[in-house]
Amino acid sequence: MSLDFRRTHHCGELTDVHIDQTVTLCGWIHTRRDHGGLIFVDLWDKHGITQVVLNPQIDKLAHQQAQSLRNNYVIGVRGAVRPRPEGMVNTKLRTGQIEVYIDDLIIFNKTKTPPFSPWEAQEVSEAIRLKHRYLDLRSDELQKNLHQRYAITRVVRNVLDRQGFIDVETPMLTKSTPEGARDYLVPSRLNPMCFYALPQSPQLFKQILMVAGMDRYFQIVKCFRDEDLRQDRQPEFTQIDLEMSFVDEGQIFELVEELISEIFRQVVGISLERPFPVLKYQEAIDRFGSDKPDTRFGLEIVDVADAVRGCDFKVFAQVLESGGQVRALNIKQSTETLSRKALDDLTEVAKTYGAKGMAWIKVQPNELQSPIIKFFKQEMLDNLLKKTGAEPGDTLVFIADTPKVVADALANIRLAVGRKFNLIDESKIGITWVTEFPLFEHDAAENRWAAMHHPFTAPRDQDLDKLDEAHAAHLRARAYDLVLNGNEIGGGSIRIHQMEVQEKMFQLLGIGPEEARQKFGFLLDALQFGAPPHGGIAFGLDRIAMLLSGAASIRDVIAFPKTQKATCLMTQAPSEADARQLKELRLKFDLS
RNA sequence: GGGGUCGUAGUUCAGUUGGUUAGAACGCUGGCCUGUCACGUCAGAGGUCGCGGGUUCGAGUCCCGUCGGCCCCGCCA
Repeated sequence: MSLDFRRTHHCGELTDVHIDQTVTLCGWIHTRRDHGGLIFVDLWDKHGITQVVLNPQIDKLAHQQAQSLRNNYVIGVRGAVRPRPEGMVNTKLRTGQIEVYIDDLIIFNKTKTPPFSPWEAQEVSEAIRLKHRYLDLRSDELQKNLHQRYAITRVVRNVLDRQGFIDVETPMLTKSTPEGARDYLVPSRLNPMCFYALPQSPQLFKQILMVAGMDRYFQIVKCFRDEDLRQDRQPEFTQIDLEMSFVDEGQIFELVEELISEIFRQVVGISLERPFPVLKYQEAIDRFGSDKPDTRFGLEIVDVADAVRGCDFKVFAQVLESGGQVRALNIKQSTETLSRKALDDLTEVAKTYGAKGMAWIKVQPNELQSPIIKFFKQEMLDNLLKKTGAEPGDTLVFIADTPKVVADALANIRLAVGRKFNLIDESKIGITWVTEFPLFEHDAAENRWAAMHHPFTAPRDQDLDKLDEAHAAHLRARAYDLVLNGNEIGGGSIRIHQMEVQEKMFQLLGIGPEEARQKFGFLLDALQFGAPPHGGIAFGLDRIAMLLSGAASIRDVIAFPKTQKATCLMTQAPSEADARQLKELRLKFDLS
């Protein structure tokens, strides 16, 4: 680039204090307005927009050149900063008090007509925007999101550095592990028939770094999981990962609360109340039906089993007989607004999560209106109203099923109602810890126990001697999640630091000694060579960035995200490998 | 693996009960224009109606299949 056009300022900073200075600006043409005799160009860079003026009376040649300029051209301009004439100040621009009279101009690059302009108000389909991501990334929204994402990681590095953490990189080419998500596999040319796996998280390495005496480790690191995508899930995503030695939950909470509070304070100017509230897992499930409850509104779940036990409504009776639950939500003052259609919609929500149906009672001023009312004795109904605190105008909705279905269905009905009736105060921050997770969950399909968090999570001390099949259902883990506005933004645990415990854990998970040795030998070895007590947590950076920026999708805070089919529309990845590569890797396809 | 939804000009959309030459806005190209900032104004170009098959005298429209985007269930320790 010609030194003549080395920038003196960027496009967002010139104000009346710069008047009469000669400046050089570079950027993209945001808008060109050609008045024939006079040409205005709004020059854009990521800092802002400056209006430059090409006037043949100032410089005939520059004005002539400017006639060939088009939107999105990349140019450099030089000229004098002048105040705008009386009445011509543009209050919408930070630089609106001034304009630059150009006497020299260079076109660095022309452009094909772009499929869309990053600055036009019209919404463009995401597929087109993803294909031309470099254009979309020029938009105000994505610029803001990526800058804000960087602001978050900067705070993380500063806070953790201050707290004595060091950033240690861990391998991307590593070992496939059983359990958890599907791995992305990478074939090894030097070791035919062998594969690396991309890390689902640096979990084991960070534990081993604790054995290595690193004391406090963190990393902002890519993780890979070959599972189906969602609005808040990408196959490669970024964790803020950290681990500490010689700590318990309390110390980790304290550190994390400082970290999260600093992020909120510095990035969005919100100060959070500390300490953060703590919900036990079971309480979260009972009250909200979810282990990631949105605590910004009430509408809590009520157990009505006692009130309806013995009723003639077969659905309820049978569910209770077979050990299930009957639970309800009281939707306050909704008999008018909750139409038949709206109730049907809520029933559909319930069915999505496995419920067979949804019963309801509208509490009208002088009567109860419901298809199921006839199955209940008056005493039961009185009890029901009392338990749910129902008053005239309220609607009760019921789900009767297994505990899991009841929780899932009511949790999602609750969210749907919360949105429908605007019960969610968007100005609030609903942040909470969820603790005391079950250690195991039962995998019905394979009829075995699986680790709810991961197999390296420590049981509570009082459960250490109960690590067997008989107790498995009741054991609880020293695990914790951090939940923000109904989203899980982080999770972690105190880890097992003794080999005997880890071996028992594997055994209960159905991982035999041989398999454990083969898959996790290195961890078991490390645990025998002086592993300190340790624990940590990992946060979903993308999710945090999404929530803080108000983005609709995790894709909007990732520079080059993938589609729901895990492809990149810009690079066309993944794509077929050529025959030579496959031969070197000794790979052949079985297309049967 | 399953459910939903969308696909028409570069872009965003409209397109009636299946009917003859598929429209609008923005963008683009050219002309005019010295105070615009979503400049204005006049003119113009621009279509594999995602793709394939079927029904029909006739398909953007109906049917089947398929590809792709998005949302959801399952899955995601």
